[in-house]
Amino acid sequence: MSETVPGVRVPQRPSVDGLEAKWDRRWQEQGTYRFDRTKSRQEIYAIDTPPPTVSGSLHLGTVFGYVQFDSVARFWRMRGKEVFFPVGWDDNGLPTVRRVQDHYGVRCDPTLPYQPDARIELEPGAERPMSRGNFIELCHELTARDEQVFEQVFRDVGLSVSWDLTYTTIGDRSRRISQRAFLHNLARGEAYLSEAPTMWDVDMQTAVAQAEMEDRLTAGAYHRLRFHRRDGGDIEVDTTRPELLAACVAVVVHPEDPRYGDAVGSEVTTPLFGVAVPVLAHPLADPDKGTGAAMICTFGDTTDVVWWRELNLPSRSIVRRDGRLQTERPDWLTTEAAARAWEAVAGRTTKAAQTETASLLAESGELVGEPRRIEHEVRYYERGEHPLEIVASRQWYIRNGARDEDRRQALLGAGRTLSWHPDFMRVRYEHWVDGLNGDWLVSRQQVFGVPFPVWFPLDEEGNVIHARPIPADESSLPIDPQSAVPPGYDQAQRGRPGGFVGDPDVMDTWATSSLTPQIAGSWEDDPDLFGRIFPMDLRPQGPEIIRTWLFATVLRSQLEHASLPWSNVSINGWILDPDRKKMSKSKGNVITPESLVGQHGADGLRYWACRAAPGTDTAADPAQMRVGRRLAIKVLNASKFVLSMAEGGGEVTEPLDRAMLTRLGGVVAGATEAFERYQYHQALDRAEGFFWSFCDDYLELVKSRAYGTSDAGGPTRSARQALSLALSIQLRLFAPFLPFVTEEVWSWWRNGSIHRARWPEPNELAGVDRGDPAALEAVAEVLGVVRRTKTSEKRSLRCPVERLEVIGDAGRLASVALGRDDLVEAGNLRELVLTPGPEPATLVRLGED
RNA sequence: GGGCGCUUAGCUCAGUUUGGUUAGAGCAGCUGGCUUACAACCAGCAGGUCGGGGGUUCGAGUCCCUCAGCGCCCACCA
Repeated sequence: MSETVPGVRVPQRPSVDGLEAKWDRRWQEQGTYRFDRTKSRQEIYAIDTPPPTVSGSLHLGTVFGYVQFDSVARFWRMRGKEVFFPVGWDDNGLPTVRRVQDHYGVRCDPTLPYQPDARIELEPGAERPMSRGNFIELCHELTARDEQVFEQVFRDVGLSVSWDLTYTTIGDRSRRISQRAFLHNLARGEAYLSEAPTMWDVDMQTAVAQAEMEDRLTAGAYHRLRFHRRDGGDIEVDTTRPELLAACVAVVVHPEDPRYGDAVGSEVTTPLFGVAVPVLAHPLADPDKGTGAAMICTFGDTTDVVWWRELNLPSRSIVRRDGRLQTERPDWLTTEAAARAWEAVAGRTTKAAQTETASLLAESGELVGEPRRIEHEVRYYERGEHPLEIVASRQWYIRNGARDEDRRQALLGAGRTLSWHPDFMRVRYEHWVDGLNGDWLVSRQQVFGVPFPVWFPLDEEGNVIHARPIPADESSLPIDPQSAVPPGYDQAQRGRPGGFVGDPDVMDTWATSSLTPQIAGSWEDDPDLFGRIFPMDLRPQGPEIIRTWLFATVLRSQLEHASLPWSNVSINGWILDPDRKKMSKSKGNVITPESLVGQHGADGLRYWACRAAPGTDTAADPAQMRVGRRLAIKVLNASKFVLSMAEGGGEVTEPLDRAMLTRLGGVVAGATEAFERYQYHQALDRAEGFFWSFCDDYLELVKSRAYGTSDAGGPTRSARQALSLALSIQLRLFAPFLPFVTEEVWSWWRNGSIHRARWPEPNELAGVDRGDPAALEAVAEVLGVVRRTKTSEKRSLRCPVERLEVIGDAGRLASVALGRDDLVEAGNLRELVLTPGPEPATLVRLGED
C-alpha cells in the first residue's frame, strides 16, 4: 500500500485476482445485502427470484439470467430501495427423484418397510429397491449437498441475494404454504376432484398437465382398415393406432361429406373384432384427412376425448397405466374370432400390439395396402420417453379460466397490466391463456412432492367416498395424510370400513412454485413481512416457463389475493454455443460457470451476461468475458492513477474539466433512464463508452496539469477535483455490473460498501458550472490528429511536435483554445498556432526525438 | 396451420420504442510504440449496398407491405 493523498490507500500493483473470495466474505460479514424488514412497502424493491432446479451442476444459462437481474437489483439498491432478494432452491418433484435414482442407483418401492439406519453405497446404474421413507431421506440428503454447491456459485458470481431469505420448494414452509393455498382453493371451489380422461405418462405412471407436454416428431404409419357395412360394403378408415381397434366405439365423418351421407346413423362392424359401432357425424371430422372417416377409440388422442364427450359414447378402455394392453379379454369382445385376435395382443406393449394387429389385419384381408410410414407430431411428457396415453383417472384440478370465460378474460387482463421486458414476451402468455383447453391438473401419482392435505372417508363396505374429502386443519400444516390422522378419527381407523384413507397423491411442482412470492414472503406465517413485500416488483425468469411458472403464479395470485403477484416481468434469453446452437449436455458443449469465473473473473463473466439485451439469445462467448476482465483491470489501473493525485475540496474551474463532467452528467441520466426501463445493457454500454473516452482522451489531456509538478494552483486543483468526481461517479455506474472491482477501488478511498452508496444523480454536479462538451471533443480530435501523425510516421508518441497549426472557423479555434495548455502538454507540442480559415485542417510538423 | 423474434464489419453484438450529421463497440486482422495508471498495455489503420424486393418521406438500419433464411412458441397431429 502507498499513501499518496491522505486517506487514500492504493496498492502498488492492483489485481483482479482473488477479489471474489475477498469481497464475498466481507459482504457476508458486513451484511451488505441483508434485507432490512423494518422498511415500508414504498421503500422496498421485491424480487421473486427463480429457484433453480437443484442438480449436480449449475447451468451457465442460469447464471446468465441471474447476473442480469442482479444488476437490476443492485441498481435499485443504490437508488435507495431496500431490496428484498430471496434465494430459493427447487428440490421438489421429479428432477430430484431422477437425480437420486441415478446418483445412488436406487429406486423407490413403496411396499418396502422403512429401514431406520440404512447406509446407502453409491452404485450408479443399479436399481436397488428401497422404501418410500428411505428414498425421501436420500432426496433431502442429496439436494442439501447440491444446494451448497449452487450457493457457492451464486457467491462466486456476486449475486446480491439475502442469504437469510433462503427457502427450498420441498421445505416445511413451502409444503405448509402449498397446502394452505390448496385448502383455500378447495374451500372456495377453485379446486375440485374429477374422474376424466387424462394425459398419462406410462413410464412415470402419473398424470401430467397440459403445461408439461410437448410435441415431438415421431415415426408412425397410416393403416387403412376396412369397417364392414350391413349392406356388404366397406367404410375405409385411416389410423395411426390400429392397436386401439378393440377400443373403438364409433366411426365419425363430417356431416356434409357426400361420400358418407347415407352411412350416418347406421352401424358398421370393426375389422378383426366384429364389434358393432355407430357411424356418426361431427364437424371436427376432416374430410381431407385420410379417407374422411375416422375411428373413435377410448382413447387414442384428444380429439377422441372430444368426440367421446360430445357424442355421448361409451368408454371401452384397453390400455393399462403401464402402457400395455390389459390381459383379460374385454367383455364387449364376444365372438370367437375376436377372442383369438385379443389373445394375440393381450398384455403387449402398444407398440408390439400395433405390429401384431397389422399382421392380423393383413391376414384377414381387412388391411388395405401396406401401412404408409409417416413422421408426425406426437404428444409427450416433456421429461418422458414414450408418447402419452390417455387414461381415465381421478385427479385434482384447479380452475384456470379454460372453462370459464370471465376468468380467462381476467387472466388476459392481468397479462396486459403487467410490464413485460421485453414487451413482445407478453404475446406468449396471451397465446397460452387463449389456448388453454382444460383446467389445471395438479395431482401427480409420485412419491416425492407436497402431499394433498386431505383424507377421504370410507363407507361401511370400505369404498372411498371421494365426494367428501376431509381437509386438514390449517394449524396442522404441513402434514402427510399417509401418517397424520384427520380430525375426529384415530390411527386405527386408517383403511378400515367406516374409517378413512389419506389422499395418496402429491401436487404438481408448479402448484408449489406458483407460490414463490408467498413462500419467500412467509404468507400468513409472517403477515407483517408479507405486507411489506407483496405484490412484488419483479419476476425475472426464462422464456420456456411462461406457460408454467409465470402463468400459474399469476393464476394463484388472482385466486388468493385478487391481484397481480408483481408489476414487472423480465424474460432472459437462451445461451447458445458459438455455432448458435442451444447448449446442452448431450452435445458436450457445456461450459461450467465455475471454470469461467476462474478464467475470466466474476466481473468478466458478468460483463458478458450484462452486455446481452433482455430476452435475446446470446452466444457463450469467452472473448466477451476476456473483454470484461480487461475492463475490470482498466478500472483498477485508471483508478490507481486518479487516486494517486485526487484530492477533494478543489473547485472545478477549467473548461475541459467542466466539459467532461457535463458529458458525464448526460451519461448518468441516460444510464439511469435505461435501468428504469430494465435495459441494463444500455446502462452498461453508456458507462463503458464514456469510460474509454475518459481514459483515452481526457486522462491523457489533463495528466500533466493534474500532476501539478510546477504548482498546485487552480488549474491543477480543478483537474484533480474533476478526476475525483468523475471516478466516484463512474465507479458507481459500473457497480451493478462489476461489483468486485468497483468495491475494491471504493475501499481504497471511501468508507462503507459502494453497493450501499447512492446511485449517481445529476445534482451531484450541481456545483460545477456547465461546460461545453464540444470543447473537449474538439481538443480530443486535434490530439487524435497528432497521434495519427506520429503513428503513421512510425514515431513514438513521446516524439515532440515542432509546430502544430489548427485552422478553422472561430468556433473551432475557440474550442481548441480552451484546452490549449493541456493539448500542448499531452501532444508534447513546441508551438501551437491557431489560424482562422474556411476549411478546417490540422497541420503537424514533427520534431526530432 | 397460426404467432413471436432474429437477419447490421470475417466473428460476437449495440443502435429500431420517438425516422435526422460521414451506421457504433469489442474480438480477430494489419501497422507501429516499453508512454512516470495500465505490455494481460497503448496508439493507429483497414473492414459494412444494415437479409432481398417494393413503398411512405425532403430524408429510412429505424415506419409500412412483401419474400427468403434461421430460431422459438402455440395448435383437436384420425
